Amino acid sequence: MGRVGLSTDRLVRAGAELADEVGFDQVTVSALARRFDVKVASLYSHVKNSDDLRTRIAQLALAELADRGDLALAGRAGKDALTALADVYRDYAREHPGRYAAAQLRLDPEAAAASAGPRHARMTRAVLRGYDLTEPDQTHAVRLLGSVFHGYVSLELGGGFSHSAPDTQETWTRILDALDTLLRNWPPQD
Amino acid sequence: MGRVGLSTDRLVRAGAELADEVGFDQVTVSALARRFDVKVASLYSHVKNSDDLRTRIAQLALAELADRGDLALAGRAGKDALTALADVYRDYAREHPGRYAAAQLRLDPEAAAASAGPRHARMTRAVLRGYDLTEPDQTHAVRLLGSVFHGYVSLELGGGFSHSAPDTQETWTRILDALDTLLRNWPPQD
DNA sequence: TAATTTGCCTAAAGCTTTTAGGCAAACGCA
DNA sequence: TGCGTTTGCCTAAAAGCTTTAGGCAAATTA
Repeated sequence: MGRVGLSTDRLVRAGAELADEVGFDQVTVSALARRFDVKVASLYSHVKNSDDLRTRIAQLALAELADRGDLALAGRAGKDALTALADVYRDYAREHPGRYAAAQLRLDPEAAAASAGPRHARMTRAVLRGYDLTEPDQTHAVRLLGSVFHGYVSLELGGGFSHSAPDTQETWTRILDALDTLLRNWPPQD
Repeated sequence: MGRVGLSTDRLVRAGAELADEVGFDQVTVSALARRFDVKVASLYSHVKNSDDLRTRIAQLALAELADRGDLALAGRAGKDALTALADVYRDYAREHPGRYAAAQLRLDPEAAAASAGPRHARMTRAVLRGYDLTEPDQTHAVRLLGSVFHGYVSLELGGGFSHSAPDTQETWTRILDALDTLLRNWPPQD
C-alpha cells in the first residue's frame, strides 16, 4: 500500500471535478476518498473537514472565474467589455456547473477576504469605466450587473428557461444590448 | 406514548419553519423528528424520503410566493405592478430565507409541473402587459425580470452587497426605476 | 363492541463525518 | 550510506443521518 501522493491542492482540484460531475452538494469527503482509492481518514491530514474542503473548492472557482475575467477584459472597453465579462460567467457556469455552484457558497468573512471575491467587484467596476456613471450610481450599476449575470446564469443552469420559444442565446444577446443601452442612458434620481 | 398527530402537511410546514431557522440544507428528516419529539422512522409514513420532504417544502414556498404575487398584482399596472411584484420576491426572501432557498430547488419535470412555477411566469407576463412589448421581446423581458429579481435577492441574501456604502434599499429602488425606463424604451433588434 | 385502519414504535443495516493512535515510506543530514 | 525525523496513509471506533421491515396499540368504522 504505497503512497498515492495526496495533497490539499490535488484534493481540491479533484473535488472541483467531482462537483462538475455530480453536483457541488454531492461533494463529500467519502466520495473524494473513493476517487483516490484511499481510506476516508487519510484525507483529514490535508483538509480540516468537510466544510474546509467545500470552502477551498469555492475559492478555487472564484479564482478561476476572476482569471478568466481578467483575460476577457484585457484590451476591451464599453459594450465589448460588458459582453466579454458577462460571457465569462455564463460560459464558466455551463462548462463547470459544479464549480459555479461552489462559487455561490456563502463564505465566512475571513474566507471571503482571502477569496477572489473582491477581484470580481473590481472587474465589474472596470466595465463601468466605459460608461458615464458617478457614485452612487456606479455602485447601483455594479449591483445591477451582478444581479443580472448571476440571476440569468443560475436560472438558465437550473432549467428555468426550458420551454425554449426564443432560444436562450438570443435572449442573452438582447439582455446585454438592453443593459448597454440602460448604462448609456442611466435614469437620473427622481 | 400517545399520538402526536403527524401528517404530511404538518411535516412540510414544520420543515419550512425549520428551513427558515437553520437553512434549507440543514433540513433533515432527523431534525424534523426531533422537533416533534418522535422517532425518525415515524416520519416515513408521511413522507417518502428526504428528497420528497425537500420537494414538498419547495412546492410550498413556490405556492406561497405565487399567492403573495397575485395579491400584490391585483389592481396594479405598469411600474406600480413591477415594483409590487419585485418587492414580493425580495420581502419573502428576507422574511423566509430558508423557504426562498427551497424555492430554488431544481425540481424534476413532474414535480415542477405540479408546482406553482407556471404561475410565476404568468405573473411576470402580467406585469409586462403594462409595457408595449410584443413577442419575442416579451419573453426576453420576462427572462430579464426573472434574472434581476432572483439575482438581486439571492446576492443580497447571501451578503454579496455587504460593505454598504449606498444602502441596498436605495439600490433596489434605483434598479426598479432603471428597469421601468428600460421596458418603456426597449431597444429594437440591431 | 368487533374489525380494520392508522400512527408511532423498536430493530437493524448502510453510509458519512471526525478523532486517535500506529507503522512504514520518504526525506534530510552527517 | 546510514540514522533520525517527518509525513502519509492506515485501522479502529464513535456518533449522526437515511431507510426498510415488522409490531403493537390507539383511533376509526361499521
